[in-house]
Order: sequence, then structure tokens, then C-alpha cells
Amino acid sequence: MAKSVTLPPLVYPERDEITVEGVLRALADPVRLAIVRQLAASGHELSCGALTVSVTKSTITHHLGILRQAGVVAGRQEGTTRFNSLRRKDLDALFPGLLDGVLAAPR
Amino acid sequence: MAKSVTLPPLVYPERDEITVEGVLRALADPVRLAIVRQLAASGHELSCGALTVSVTKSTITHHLGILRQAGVVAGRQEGTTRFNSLRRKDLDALFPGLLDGVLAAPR
DNA sequence: GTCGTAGTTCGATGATGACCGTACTACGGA
DNA sequence: TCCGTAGTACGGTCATCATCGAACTACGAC
Repeated sequence: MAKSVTLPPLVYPERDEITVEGVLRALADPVRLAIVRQLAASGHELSCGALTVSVTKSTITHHLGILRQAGVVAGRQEGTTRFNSLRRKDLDALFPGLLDGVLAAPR
Repeated sequence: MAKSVTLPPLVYPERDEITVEGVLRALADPVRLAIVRQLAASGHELSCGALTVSVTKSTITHHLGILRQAGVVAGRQEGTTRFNSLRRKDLDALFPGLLDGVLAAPR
């Protein structure tokens, strides 16, 4: 039979569709900022479950959706787990310094 | 009688009281982003009336208050007009690259 | 003093969005 | 085949906030 493509297609904005305002809105939330910080600190991709935030699963899904739509994170499906990673290259190319400035901040 | 100190004291956060999240929240609004862009583009300080945005005066006041509390802009009173300027030095010192990354963005 | 201009303050309203619980789908192991 | 785990989808609630108009203060010019 055909290759099983189960979960929703997970569509992201192309690099040139990413807007500063979208990125800023995405980052302007403590939970999402924590997620981005963890992704950046770990250096590699993390599953939803590997994120340590103080909200429920469904809320994490909500926030990851916003980060994805804004072009901040990408997701890769593997079995039942979805691995999320920072779109560092795209962000650095579009808004050089922005992400580093945010991540370098003490708080 | 005593020296007339009329308008509210206009208190800002000290440099070390500025948080990334506050700055991001402040910048994550189209009107406020437009204000910041105009301040940056003009290079000098601008009065409220010199800002070209598509909202009423009272809404401009509201947005400038948020930008001020976040530590993004400073204000100087002169007669009845209030001049607003970007706190570039403070922001660059705290979050190097952030502001430049935002301002360099095409949109 | 009187008027016009600059900006603030105060409600009020309407929209957005953060959050949760529950129900659901999909995969993998026993 | 049955169960546990990973994550999504949906519906609802509650808080936040962008926006406005109207009333107000302060200053400068005449």
C-alpha cells in the first residue's frame, strides 16, 4: 500500500514569508521564550515531551503551532514523536543578530 | 508658590530593570513597531504629533506608555510637547543585535 | 483673559489569545 | 490484538489589551 502519511502535513512558511512582527509576537510569551531557549541551549532537536514547561500538553501543542507558523521552529515527525528544532539559519539570514540578542539576554 | 511640576513624573525602568520579554512584547505590535521604526529612521527625537500612525491620539499615548515602561523609548518634556527617543544605547548594551536585527528587517 | 494646540486620563467595548480538560488518532511493543 | 505512550483537535472560559470618544490639564500666543 501507499506510504502512510498520517499526521497533518506540518506546513511552515518559506523563508521569505517570515515577518519580523510574526517572530516578535511568537517570542513575546514566557512559555514560548522558554521553549526557544531550551531548543537553543540543547543545540539539537527536542520532542514535545522533552520540553520542561509549566503547562499542559495541549497548551504546548498550541505554542509550538504558533512558533511553527511564525517560522521560528521546524518539526520532524518520527513515529509518534515530533522533533522540534530552531530555524536558526533562516532567522539569522533574515534578521541578523535578533535571535542572538534575545538568547544572550540574562533574563 | 512652588515650582510647577505639572505632568506626571515620567518614570522609566533603569537599564538593569529592562527585560527581554518586556521589550519583545513592546515590539510585537504593528503600531509600536511603526513608532520604533520612525524613531530609528529619523535619528533624533520625535513628538507624538510627528508620528504618522493610523490610530487616534489617545491610542498613541497608550502605545508610548507601553514602550516607555518596557524601556524602549525615553521621553523629554518641553512645553506642551513631549519628545520621544529610542533608548538605543541601553538596548544595544543589554541585547546586542536585537534592535538592529529588527530594524534591518524588510518587513 | 481667551483661544488653540499638545498630550493625558478615563471608561467602555470588542477581539485576541493563553489555558485547561476531554476525546481522539497514530504508532510501537507485548 | 490489546495496551501504553506521544501528540493533536475541539470546545469553553477567563484575562489581557488595542481601540475609541469624551473630558481634562498645561502651555503659548494674541
